[in-house]
Amino acid sequence: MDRQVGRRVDEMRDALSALGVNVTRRRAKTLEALASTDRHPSANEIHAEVRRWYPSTSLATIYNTIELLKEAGQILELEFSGAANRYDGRRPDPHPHLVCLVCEDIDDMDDASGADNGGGLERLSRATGYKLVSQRTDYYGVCPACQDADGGAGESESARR
Amino acid sequence: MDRQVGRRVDEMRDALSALGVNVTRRRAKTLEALASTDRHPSANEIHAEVRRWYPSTSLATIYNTIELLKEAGQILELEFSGAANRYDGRRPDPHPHLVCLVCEDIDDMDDASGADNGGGLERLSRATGYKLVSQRTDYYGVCPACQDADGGAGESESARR
DNA sequence: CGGCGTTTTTAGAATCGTTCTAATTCGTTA
DNA sequence: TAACGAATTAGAACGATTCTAAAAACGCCG
Repeated sequence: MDRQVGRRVDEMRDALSALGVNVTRRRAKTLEALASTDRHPSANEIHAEVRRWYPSTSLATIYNTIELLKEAGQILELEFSGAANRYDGRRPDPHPHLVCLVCEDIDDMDDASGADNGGGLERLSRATGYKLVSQRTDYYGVCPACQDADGGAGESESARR
Repeated sequence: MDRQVGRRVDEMRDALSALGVNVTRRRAKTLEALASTDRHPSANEIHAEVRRWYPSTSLATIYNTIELLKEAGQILELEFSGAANRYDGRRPDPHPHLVCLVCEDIDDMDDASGADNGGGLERLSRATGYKLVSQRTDYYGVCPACQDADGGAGESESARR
């Protein structure tokens, strides 16, 4: 577990503690699984990872921990109706994502790319009359790997959309 | 059915015809249900509406028509994992929405409010390496009606998030 | 160490929106 | 009217998520 990941895990751990949640070993592994990837895993994928250490872990426990992290504001949930939700435990604040329609990979969008990051919720609240608290922006397309690989590696069986 | 609605229904009808799809009476009612509201109905709500004219209509038929409209590029689907998807048949091109977390109403965001409309997919494609084809932006918060009504009218039993 | 109340976890059932399937109905053309 | 293809139906199937009741683990005090 490298420095970055360790720091992030500590952050999440502290945020949970601050809520009076105690961080059991399974929960710690869940945090670690979330902090140590930028692949935006699904609950299932996290489950598989945690199971490598605690094979009896049930999926319900993963969802339970995700729920606690949501309450602590330490995880970003990306909902999809036709597929499993995906989670970003590295950057819990709303930020734009790139979703590949072929392999279903999700990348964080580089700030430098210049999409609006959802700053200005206050301004939009004033403009719309809503009390805005959050935001979501996704871009859908085909990732570089899937563009290269026409029939090669990098594609999976079904697209989301 | 007013002028605007009629025009939009015709557009959808033509787009379906162009695909070789024939527009049956149930399908026509579905188009009309979609064109005549800005409430972003769910499949169920559309179903209820169509049933007022054709009571035997099954939900599968609604989903089937929605699928055809998607193929024709004539409907915008807003996915939610914990709740039914919502549909925008008036403006099938991606545009930002305001989602009320209390009553689950969805409003189109006024262009004047100044959120990025997802124009510039080409520029972002160049910047990211993805071949981008679509986009989604949602803002989450509490709508004016639900802000006013603390314990009054306008709120429903459960929030989405 | 032993008991006890609380929290966590588990396995499986339940839920709900959506999709699939096989059978029926409808519409058209002959 | 017969026959064919398309549309529709009812209900089953599906998959992600949530719920439930029971079991296990934990912390604390004696």
